[in-house]
Amino acid sequence: MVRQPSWDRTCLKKGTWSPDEDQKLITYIMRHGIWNWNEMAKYAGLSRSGKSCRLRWVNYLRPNIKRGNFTREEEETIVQLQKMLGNRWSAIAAKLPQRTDNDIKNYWNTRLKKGAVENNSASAIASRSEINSSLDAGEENSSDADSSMFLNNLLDSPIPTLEDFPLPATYIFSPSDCNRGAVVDDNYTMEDNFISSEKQPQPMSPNSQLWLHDPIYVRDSDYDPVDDFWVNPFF
DNA sequence: AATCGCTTCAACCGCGCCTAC
DNA sequence: AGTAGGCGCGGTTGAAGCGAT
Repeated sequence: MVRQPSWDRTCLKKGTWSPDEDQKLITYIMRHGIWNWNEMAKYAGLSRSGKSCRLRWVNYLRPNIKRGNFTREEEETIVQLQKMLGNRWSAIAAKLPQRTDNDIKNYWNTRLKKGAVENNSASAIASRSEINSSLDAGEENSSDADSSMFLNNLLDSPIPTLEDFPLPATYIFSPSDCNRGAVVDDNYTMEDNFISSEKQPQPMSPNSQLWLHDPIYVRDSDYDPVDDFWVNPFF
């Protein structure tokens, strides 16, 4: 039932993504959006499973991903939310929309968890805050009360919308700059490494007006406007 | 310079949920 | 109602990087 089609299991590449593969996936999504990961992978010319493509996009290639060091506030948020929610990384990531759940999970497992187990989480924060504040003398230390207030504000705050993450009209995504977030790369065009649409079967028309106005994955029960942004960041 | 051990993090795996048929 | 396909989530793995010896 959960098993993938045999084609996926026998013919698909695994392991680290090459820059060329990144570029193919980005190019395809820029042109057609996200509609069916398994089919998209084939049409984009990728010998990857849909799951692999989705993971690569969500965790690495999508726009506005913040990478690099976590700030003290982010760290406090993660610790507090983990205390409240447990290992529900996607829920925690929802409050840090520029961080991926995988990033948060890794960060927790490799850095915060140790401190949280050894001491309690508050003292872990304090000790790490000292380190961070020594690195960033411009910020002041926060007390537990401040931390609690911050968390309450966070939980009460609305989830960001598209307008909170504006993209320039000339926004072009370059695989080589993925780690640094949004950039404009004049040398990169969407046509690079792209399979001609004439050669592709079109089980549906991703460029149709229907697609543009009716994004998939939107569920009535838990519709979140920020999802629109992540699904269709370029439209 | 070579080796070892530790850390980090990208990627995979398996499972469960949701939806369409 | 049952089944299949697709997606999302959390746990885990393994390669790469880096410092210590």
